[in-house]
Amino acid sequence: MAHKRNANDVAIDEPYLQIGEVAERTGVTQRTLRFYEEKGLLKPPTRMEGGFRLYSEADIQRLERIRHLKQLLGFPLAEIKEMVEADEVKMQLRAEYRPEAEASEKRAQILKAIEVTERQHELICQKATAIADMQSKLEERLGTFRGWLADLESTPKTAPKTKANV
Amino acid sequence: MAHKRNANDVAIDEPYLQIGEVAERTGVTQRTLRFYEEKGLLKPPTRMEGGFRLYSEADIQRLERIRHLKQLLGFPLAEIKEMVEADEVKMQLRAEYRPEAEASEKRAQILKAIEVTERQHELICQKATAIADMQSKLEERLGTFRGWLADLESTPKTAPKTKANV
DNA sequence: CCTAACCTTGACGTTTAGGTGAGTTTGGGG
DNA sequence: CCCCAAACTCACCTAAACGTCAAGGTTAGG
Repeated sequence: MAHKRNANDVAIDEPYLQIGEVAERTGVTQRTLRFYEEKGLLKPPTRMEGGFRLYSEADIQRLERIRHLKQLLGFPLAEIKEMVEADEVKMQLRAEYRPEAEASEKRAQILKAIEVTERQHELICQKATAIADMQSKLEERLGTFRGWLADLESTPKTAPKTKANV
Repeated sequence: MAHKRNANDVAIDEPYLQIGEVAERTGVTQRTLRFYEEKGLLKPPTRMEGGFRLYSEADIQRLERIRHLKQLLGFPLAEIKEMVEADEVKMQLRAEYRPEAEASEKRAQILKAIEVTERQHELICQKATAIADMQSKLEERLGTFRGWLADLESTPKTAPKTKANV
């Protein structure tokens, strides 16, 4: 039998990666990958006959979205999961858009997708304004400090002792 | 003796709050307040003779800055602590700016403050661009979905048995 | 002075997000 | 066919960030 990597009916030379490669490539540990799978954040990847995990490009992209969201929003994994799942729904919609199925059903699906997306969007917007706020505050502060510094540098009495300049 | 709330030398009618009131008012638990104090995030507040904590307005503001940073950045408390401490240093600088002390020493302090602020600023900027990125992506998606929806709405309605469109 | 409501300090429990082996299988080059 | 690196599955451990009693001390109103 074929003892080349082959998950039942997966084309043998598709770029599937084993867990170690994925870990190395994405910077997460193998434990994290298994953990995310266990928690439902990553869907169970295909396996070789022996049970070795085989990750597809899509799996890796999903992982990277997770990492991105996590580090960006700092939410617990449970919420990240919801967001990624919502994303997945949208992807799915996108994929099966072409076929002209029941129009009303599709309408409902799209409405759902819009609703979900809007929720995410609003959340992000809040974050964005809060961040922008803080950003401008910091900039203002920097301006103040630089102003003070300029004051100090420009006052003639920079050297009360015998030092003219530095 | 006075059995009115009075922390040694604190004016009796300054708006000092007990831990329960602070908790209620800010939405954090008493445990969290004590925990933050223990961790050095909040400096030990004044106490009544009996040992009851009395929080000043400044304490509460500091707490709220902590909450804000935490929920905004999602960093571990240790890092939040550093940021808040840095903030505190800046505040201090700001307060004692007036007195014309050693110019060179002040220069050094201001430089320090600028450095710290710049680090924070850069960090925030990174977050900001990442968030903006995600924001625009979501908006694009929303646009796409709304477009599809419009397509559906405008097609010869409710008679899609045979494909009349596309 | 009494008492209900509030606070204090422990100390132990919980959840989240993984880390760290141990012992066992699997993969595939030689 | 053999072998070692790489994976697999438990199982237990940790650190962070609180939650939750328990046993007692404090405050202030009556």
